[in-house]
Amino acid sequence: MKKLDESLLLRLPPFSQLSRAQIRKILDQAQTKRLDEGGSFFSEGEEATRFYLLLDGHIRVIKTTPAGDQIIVLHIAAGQLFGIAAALGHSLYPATAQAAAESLALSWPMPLLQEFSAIYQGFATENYKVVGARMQEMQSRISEMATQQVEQRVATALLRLTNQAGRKTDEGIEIDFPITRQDISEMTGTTLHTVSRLLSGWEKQGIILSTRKRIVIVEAHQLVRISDNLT
DNA sequence: ACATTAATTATGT
DNA sequence: ACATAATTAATGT
Repeated sequence: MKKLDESLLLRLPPFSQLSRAQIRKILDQAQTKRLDEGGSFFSEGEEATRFYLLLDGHIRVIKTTPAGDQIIVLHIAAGQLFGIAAALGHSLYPATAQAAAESLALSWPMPLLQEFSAIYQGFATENYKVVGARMQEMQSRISEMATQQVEQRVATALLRLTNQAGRKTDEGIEIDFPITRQDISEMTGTTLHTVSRLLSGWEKQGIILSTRKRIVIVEAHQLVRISDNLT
């Protein structure tokens, strides 16, 4: 196991107020795990033994409905903790954490989550903020499903993705991990066909650019218009 | 307004 | 050459 640089954590919200010595101690208890695209850090229903911090890459959090279809609940960007929702309730992971791109994460035994919160000031509050924000996001998406139409939903989904994983290019803002139409359909509760039609339509209008597993938003304001519009 | 089915084409290893 | 992704049209609820 190689040495990890303390400056890695220093900039991240959960650790930003900690001293170098404190971070060193935390790092020494961490395990690193690297996954290729498609690999899982943990799966829904497993015993929640560890919590994670994503250093690089992107994670999609997947739930499987009783009917058997997959739903992408949310995405995790680098620098965020995940696998911590279970700590505030049950002992099983509520969802699967799958690498949307090659990803690198640190992990600690679950008991340390409480320990860190108790010892290091600011750690707990930061985590509650993160969990709270995610709960809100999930809730707002549930109400979206009920109220908005498909076209608006995938527009907002794209916008959310650019906010969480947007990378500026000369053409526009690219979603910087591989994403298929199937993925987007699982985020928005539609079919890949509908997503495909919408995206190719938008591409013809110059709102987006897309090749396989890659989407660039050219005119975000147009998506905003679609997302909160009455046809 | 959207899903489903199915057939066809494009794209990446 | 093969598997996976994307498009497109036709038909169904």
